[in-house]
Amino acid sequence: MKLEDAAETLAQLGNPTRLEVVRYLVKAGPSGVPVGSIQKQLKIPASTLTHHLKHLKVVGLLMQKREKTNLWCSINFDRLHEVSDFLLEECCSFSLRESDKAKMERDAA
Amino acid sequence: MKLEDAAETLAQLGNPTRLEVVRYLVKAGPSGVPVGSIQKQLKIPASTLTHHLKHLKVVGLLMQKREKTNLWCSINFDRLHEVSDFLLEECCSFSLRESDKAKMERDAA
DNA sequence: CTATTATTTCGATTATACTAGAAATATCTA
DNA sequence: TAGATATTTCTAGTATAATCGAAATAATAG
Repeated sequence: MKLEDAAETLAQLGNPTRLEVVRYLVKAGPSGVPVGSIQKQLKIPASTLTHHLKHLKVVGLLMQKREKTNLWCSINFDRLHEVSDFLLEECCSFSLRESDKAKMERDAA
Repeated sequence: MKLEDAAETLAQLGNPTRLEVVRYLVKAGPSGVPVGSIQKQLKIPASTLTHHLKHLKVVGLLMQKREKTNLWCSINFDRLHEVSDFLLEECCSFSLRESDKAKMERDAA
């Protein structure tokens, strides 16, 4: 992943409203939810939500599929992993995440 | 990690100049580098760099330590892991990252 | 104390992002 | 086609961020 793309994606994740949407979609899983459900659940004005969804779509974090009157939204999990991996690239030689430390301790015991 | 804090941290990582600085600091490792080295290597005007370092510090991504005239900067790896973990929280039940898939395939063989 | 090097503050410009109401459009159902 | 529901576009106000040169400050060495 190129630095510019990673930065742009992180910037989009860096808005509280959008991050809330992303978290909601992550919990919803691969099947996703309609725009209207997000709007009602998170109480985001429709026009504001559309605006943010467009941003998430541009950076490839959001996938959409029409079904009858509803537009179903789901997270692109691969994309999420990509950006997370970018952050931790070259970290591993210097630092271990907590879950890995715990695993090493279990393995050592 | 609270959503607001994660969003703020991600927003700071979402600026290309800052992300470049972060990547540079990650590669530099825990011992860090002086502000001036970052400035020369990445060719960022001093005042611009100071501005961005301040941002990174506010969200806890940057640690600084004075030594003689130099101010040494290093990345807070734990913080980086925290924000990465926030992104992937609740992802695991739906999706595996490529490296994990590869491991599973090795294990299965 | 003075000169040197390192870093920060100030100030100004310019650009971009967030928000949301009202109106418009799209898609379906009867 | 008419009516209902879902989503988007338009528009505009407000706020915040990025940039960097010049000047100021801090820290040290001689």
